[in-house]
Amino acid sequence: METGPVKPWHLDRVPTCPLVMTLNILGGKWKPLILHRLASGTLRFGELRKRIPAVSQKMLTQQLRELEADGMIVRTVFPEIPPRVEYSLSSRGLSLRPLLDQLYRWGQTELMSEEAPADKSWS
Amino acid sequence: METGPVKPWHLDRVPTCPLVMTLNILGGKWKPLILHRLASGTLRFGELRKRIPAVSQKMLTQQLRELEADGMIVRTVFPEIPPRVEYSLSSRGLSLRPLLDQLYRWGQTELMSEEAPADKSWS
DNA sequence: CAGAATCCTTCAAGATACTG
DNA sequence: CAGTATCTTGAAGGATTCTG
Repeated sequence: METGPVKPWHLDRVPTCPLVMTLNILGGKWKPLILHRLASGTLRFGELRKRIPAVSQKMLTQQLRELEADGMIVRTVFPEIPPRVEYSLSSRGLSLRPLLDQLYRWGQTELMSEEAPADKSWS
Repeated sequence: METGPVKPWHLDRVPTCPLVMTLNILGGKWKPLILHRLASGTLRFGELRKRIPAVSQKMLTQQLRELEADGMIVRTVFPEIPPRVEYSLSSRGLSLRPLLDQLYRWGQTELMSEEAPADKSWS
């Protein structure tokens, strides 16, 4: 009913610098993480949670709704019992895969030069 | 002395996914913006404020300190009166210029396809 | 000019309980 | 399973004042 969907810490909705607009969409605390996880393929709600352990269920739901509203992801509800909901990247969401990869790699090369952990439970 | 400098909304300091580590550094509300502005060259505190109108003086100071602590920018104080402080990207900061450019361009191509504003007061 | 220090308000987000 | 609904609070962040 659009009663004011929390709107976390968006800077502005008025068109400004393209970078600001990008950050309005990607700037959410968990959004890049969510998008990156989904970049590997469709995931159910519960699976997504497991891949981002630190996020609460409430936050995850909220961020997913915002990403959906911004056209970054697609939410598919299967009318089953128990319910099943799958999330995947939209075409727009897919368009920033290279960006997410670059973010990932920057952290790799610039922040983890040494200290390569044996397990790669995330990736 | 690392007494706990506010530490805004970092996810974790323990090494996790490279993307998480990257977001710990870049994830601040204004940080990508600051870094992008500095990517064009050294700026004084006041100049930086003018280029990010929505940020308060307090927030700008805070974010700059964090970026400095993370080795992304260099803060140079000139012992003059009135004081002058200049900020510029460190070598590490420079290393993510392509990333910032890509963020900027994604917003341009994906969010501003039509509706190209005549003035480009930001850029 | 470039902040530091206070005070104060809002709100992001955790915890918990409930539901189709 | 995948949420919604409430309640509560820590802290993000604004406004203002003071200073080297």
